[in-house]
Amino acid sequence: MTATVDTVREEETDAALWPIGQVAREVGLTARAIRYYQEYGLLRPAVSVKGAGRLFDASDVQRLREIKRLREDVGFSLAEIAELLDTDDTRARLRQRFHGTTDTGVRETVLREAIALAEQRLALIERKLTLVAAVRDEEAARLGQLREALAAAATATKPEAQEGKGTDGDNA
Amino acid sequence: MTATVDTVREEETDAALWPIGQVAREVGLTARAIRYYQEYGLLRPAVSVKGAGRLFDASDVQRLREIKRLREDVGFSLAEIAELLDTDDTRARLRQRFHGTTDTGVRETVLREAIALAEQRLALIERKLTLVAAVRDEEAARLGQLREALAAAATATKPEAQEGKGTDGDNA
DNA sequence: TCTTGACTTGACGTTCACGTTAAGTATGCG
DNA sequence: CGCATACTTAACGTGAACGTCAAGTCAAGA
Repeated sequence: MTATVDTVREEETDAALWPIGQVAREVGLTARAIRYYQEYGLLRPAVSVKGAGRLFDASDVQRLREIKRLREDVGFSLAEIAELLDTDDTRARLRQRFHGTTDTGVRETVLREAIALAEQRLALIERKLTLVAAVRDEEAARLGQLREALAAAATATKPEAQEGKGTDGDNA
Repeated sequence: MTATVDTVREEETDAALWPIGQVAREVGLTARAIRYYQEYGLLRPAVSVKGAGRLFDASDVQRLREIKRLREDVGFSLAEIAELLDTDDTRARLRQRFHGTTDTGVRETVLREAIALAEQRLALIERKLTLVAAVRDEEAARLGQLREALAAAATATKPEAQEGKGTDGDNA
């Protein structure tokens, strides 16, 4: 729905392309960061059409969203992300090989390679997930011990009065 | 003030205090990092006994292990960790109030405060966990789509041989 | 036309989380 | 006694991931 072009009226046949500022606002990154990602190689060098600056299409925006999540949510470094998001030319090669043929055999091969890459990515993320989950479990256990201690202290204080009120804490 | 100076004997079994280098090797951090954490306020300033340098006890080592996991595994910043690991004097106050009395009523109060802190920590970590899990699910979905595409290509190639295989991805 | 606004390419500045000397101090050992 | 070893503080250096400022380009609008 955000695909409507309101800045570039000249060439209406264009697939939707946006300048950097608009993209930045849309995905919640700064223009500087986006340029940096391009320098770094996370994003394709971008097409600079005449005086319009860099223009980004929907796939660029999608990729920027991925990058942002992997940075801010997961906490991967740009180097790790570079490994995770198979480099742009890798992606391009696969696409080209896929669309450059109608041979389903070739397409299968390409798909298998893409799947292998995706599996590696998934494995890395799941590794991270289990690490965080381990810390979570540890914290939960610690909390459980505290609650046990509280329960013990409570029964020591009022050993008879544990009818009406639950002596162990709430679960929130 | 936890331990008296006299515990700095030789290699007796008494030694509940270790110098920084030993601690560093044990937990897998550099001495510099540990000093930095002390400067930063994550760790108590440490007792420096005469020529023995800083000495660390078991609770310090434990705390360093926590810090390391929160940094390297979870990816929290030192600022976040500072919030997570309630400051050292907070912890000390709670301990002192707990052990400084035999009144179970006071102890209950202290425990409830400690539990509240632990719950906040747990909530933060679980927030992180859900973020990572979301990315994981996304990647898994992408992989599922690729597998569907592969299945489609396969059936296009050899339409008769699709007996044993389901076309949808798995749910991790 | 002149101005405004969004963009460009540098280039230097900044924060974080330490690494890396430098220079000094205390202890154990031959 | 000298030397090696492990520590100390103080200060400067570093890589990552940008922030920020300068100077210029370009197209649209009052």
